Amino acid sequence: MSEIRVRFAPSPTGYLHVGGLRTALYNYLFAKSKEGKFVLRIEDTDRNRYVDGAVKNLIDTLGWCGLDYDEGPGKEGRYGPYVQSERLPIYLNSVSELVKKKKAYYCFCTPERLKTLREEQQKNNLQTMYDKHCLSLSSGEIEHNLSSGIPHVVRLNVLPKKIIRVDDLIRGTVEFDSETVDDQVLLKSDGYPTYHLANVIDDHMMKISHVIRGEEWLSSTPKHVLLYEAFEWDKPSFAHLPLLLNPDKSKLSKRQGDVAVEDYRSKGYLKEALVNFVLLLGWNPGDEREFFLKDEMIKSFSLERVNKSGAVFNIEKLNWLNAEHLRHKSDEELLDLLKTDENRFPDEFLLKVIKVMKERVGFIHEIHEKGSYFFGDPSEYDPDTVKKRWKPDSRVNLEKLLFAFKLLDNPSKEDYEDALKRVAGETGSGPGNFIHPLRLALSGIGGGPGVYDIAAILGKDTTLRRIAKALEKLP
RNA sequence: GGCGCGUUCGUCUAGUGGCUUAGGACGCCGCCCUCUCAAGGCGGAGAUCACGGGUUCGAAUCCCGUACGCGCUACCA
Repeated sequence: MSEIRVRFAPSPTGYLHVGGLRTALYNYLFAKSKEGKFVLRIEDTDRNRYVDGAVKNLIDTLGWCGLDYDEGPGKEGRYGPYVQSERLPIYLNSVSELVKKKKAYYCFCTPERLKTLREEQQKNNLQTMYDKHCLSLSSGEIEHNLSSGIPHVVRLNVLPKKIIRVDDLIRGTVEFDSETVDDQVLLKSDGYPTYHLANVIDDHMMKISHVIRGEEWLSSTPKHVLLYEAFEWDKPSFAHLPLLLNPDKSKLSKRQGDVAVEDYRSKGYLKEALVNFVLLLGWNPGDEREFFLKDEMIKSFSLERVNKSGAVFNIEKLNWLNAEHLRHKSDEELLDLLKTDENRFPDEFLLKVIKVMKERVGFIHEIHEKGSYFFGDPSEYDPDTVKKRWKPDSRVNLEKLLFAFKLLDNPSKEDYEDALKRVAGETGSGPGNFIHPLRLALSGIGGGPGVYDIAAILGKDTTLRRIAKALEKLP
């Protein structure tokens, strides 16, 4: 069996869409699971939509996600170049071959004529299709038009009354009547190929074995099939992936939330979580696993288990997965991620904070928000907690703790606990009457890690200072 | 309008003719654990399997039709 080669072929319109990430992921996993190659190809044949810096951004983002390609821009292999705008001569050659074979023809129709034609067809409730007007041009007329420099395109000549079969790995055999397939433009008047042409030529020349792409391409696959046949090339296998949807089930769009991978990245989502989440949108392992790391994904993935129907991008589950991946990471890994957020505390201290905070947050940056008291004295005391926990005896209890803690020498978490329990025992009231006021004094809020942990991490000086401060500020 | 694809709890999904009183996960609710908040454990609510016809002893699962949703219908990808 020949080598498995797949490609991810985005057009550089600015950013990596999460739907694109999923397409890239499935391609990547399919390749890796079959010991094949994952190719990145840039489809920049639309000069009007070109966005500067988009290619670099795409490559960076893909890299951040951990989807490294085997061949592509900056990683030239045997079948480059991998940017379509650098392959123009190839397309031109292929097109003239097609014209020679009469599989394609020149068309000199003006945009105005095409527009009128389309409007006419719409008015009469007909299919909007090109009427093959230029197919009947004599070779003399064509020569004349060409030499006079009249703008022209090249169109695919679709023969009528044919059934075109597309074998799709996910959807089975899909049939199209050639009468419903338009004479697609292959080469635009600016000399650039359309997607349909470039995609077929490149997939063939780059020896792509499986075309795995979004469902929006299924309808134009018959055109591609016709092209493979016109060139007399073997067809790759096709697999059309279901779409990603907005909560209202329309195609995932910018209007209803974030669609760019970099949006999620900047919001603090872990790449592992995003990738894991997107994996599950349209695929499942057949058992009940949901938490996946890359190696496990590669081992488990198969195209056979990809769904047919669209999936709503549901942020709640992504949040849960983010927390799962967060807890799965070691304290040291988390430290690296936390330190990028300009935190100037010593590693040893941060590690302690991470240890007690990591199962209480959904995002790394929440360590700063929910654990702000680790990085500075509380500026205020949460009114609800004060109301609930600051009882008539709290003041005197805190005073006793302050006195007892002062006597401790370089106290550990256990030392604080022993001291508190001893004082509570002597006072004859439950430890809770000491614990809650102490927590309020140290953190300013009602929740968080165990108080003894907080006190030990903060250290004796800070602990004493905050108790004294609370005694000063609370009634 | 034409062509194509799809339709199981709110969401992601399991299910490929009897094992299904349709299973799991997220979210939601409750209980347990507990100094609090989380995490974790346990439990609960939540799907007439879009609808209507068939086929069959038996259908979420096979067939036909309808509805709805989505995609394509560009010299965009």
